[in-house]
Amino acid sequence: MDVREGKEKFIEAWGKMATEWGINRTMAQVHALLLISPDPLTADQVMADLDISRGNVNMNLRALMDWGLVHKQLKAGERKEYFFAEKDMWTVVRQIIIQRKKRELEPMLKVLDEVASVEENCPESKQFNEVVSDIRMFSHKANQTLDTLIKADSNWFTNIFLRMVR
Amino acid sequence: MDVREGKEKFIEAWGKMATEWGINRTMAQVHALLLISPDPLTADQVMADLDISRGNVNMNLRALMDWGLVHKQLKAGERKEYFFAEKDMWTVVRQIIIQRKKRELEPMLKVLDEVASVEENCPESKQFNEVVSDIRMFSHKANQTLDTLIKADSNWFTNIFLRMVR
DNA sequence: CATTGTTTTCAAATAAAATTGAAAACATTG
DNA sequence: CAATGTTTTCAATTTTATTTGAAAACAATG
Repeated sequence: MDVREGKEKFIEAWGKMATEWGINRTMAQVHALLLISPDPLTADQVMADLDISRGNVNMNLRALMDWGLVHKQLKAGERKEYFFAEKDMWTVVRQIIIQRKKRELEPMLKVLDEVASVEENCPESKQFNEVVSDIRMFSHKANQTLDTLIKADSNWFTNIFLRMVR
Repeated sequence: MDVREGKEKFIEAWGKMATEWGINRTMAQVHALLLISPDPLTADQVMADLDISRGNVNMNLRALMDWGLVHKQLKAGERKEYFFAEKDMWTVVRQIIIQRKKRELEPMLKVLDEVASVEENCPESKQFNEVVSDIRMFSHKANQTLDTLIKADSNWFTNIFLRMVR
C-alpha cells in the first residue's frame, strides 16, 4: 500500500470512530492529519488537504488545542502559525482521559451525589436508590482509577495491561 | 429530595452524558427510566413518562434490546409487551463494552492492520508508520484487556479497581 | 500609519440526526 | 374471519450540529 492511500484510510477511519464517540468528525480528521504529518502544518495546508473552509480549520484547531492534543509552533521570520499534534500515544490517551473526565464524569458524579439523598418510602424510591447507589459507587471507583492512570507513566500503564491479560 | 425530582434529574443527566458519548439522548433516557423503574413498563408508559411518540419509543426500545440492555417480558393473559432494564451495573457495563468493542474497536483494528503495510520510503511514510504502529499496538492491547474484562466476574472487576488505586 | 498577510468571528446556509404520526402489518380473541 | 388491540415502519418534518465565507480584527512590516 502507498502512503497516500494509507493516509486517506487512516484519516477516514479516525474521523468515523470519533463520531461514534461524540466527537466532531472534522476535528478528528484534522487531528489525524497532524498526527501522521512529519512536520507542523499551517491552517492553509490543513484546509487544502482536507478540503474544508478556513473558519472550520480555525475552530477545530482551537478545539484541539483546548484538548491539549495539538500545539502551535511559531517559526522565526515567518508570520504564519504552524500546528503539530502530540505524537506519543500514551500522552494522547492521557490527555483525552483528563479532559473527558473533567467534562463528563465529574459533572455526572455531582448529579449522582445530589440525587442520592432521595428519601426512601415506596418501591419506586427503593429501586431508584438502589440503582443510583450502584452507579454512584461504580463511577466513584472509575474516577479514582482514572486519577491513578493519569498520574502513572507509560510503562506502568503497559504493565497494568499485561497484568490484566495474564 | 423527593423521588420525582430525583428521577427527573437522573434521567436528564443520563441522557446528556449519552450524547457526549455518541449515543442518542432519547435512547439513554428510555434506558434510565427503565433502570429506575421497579416494574417492567409498556411502550405506552414510556411514551407518557418521557412525552415522546410511539414510533420513537418503539425504535429506541428495539435499539436497547440490540445492545442487550433491555429485555421484553410477556405477562400471562395480557397482550401488551412489557420492558425492563438489566439492573446489575457490572452486567450493564460489560454489555456496553462488548457492543462498542465489536462495533467500533474491532473495525478500527482492521483498518490499522491494513494500513500497517505502507512501504517506508520518505519522511512522510516513516512518520505515518510510526504513528500507526503506536496506535495499533495500543489498540491491540486495549482489545486484549477488554476481552479479559468481559470474561471476568464482578468481584474480579472490583479487585482490579482496588489494585489500581492502591 | 497605510499596506499586506494572517487569524478570528459569527450569521446564514447546509448537512445530519432524531422525531413524529399516520398507515400498514401483525396478533389475539370471540 | 371480522373486530380490536398492539407493534412496526417509514416518508415527511423538525431539531440539532456542522460548515461556510465574507467581514472584522489583529499583527507585522516598511
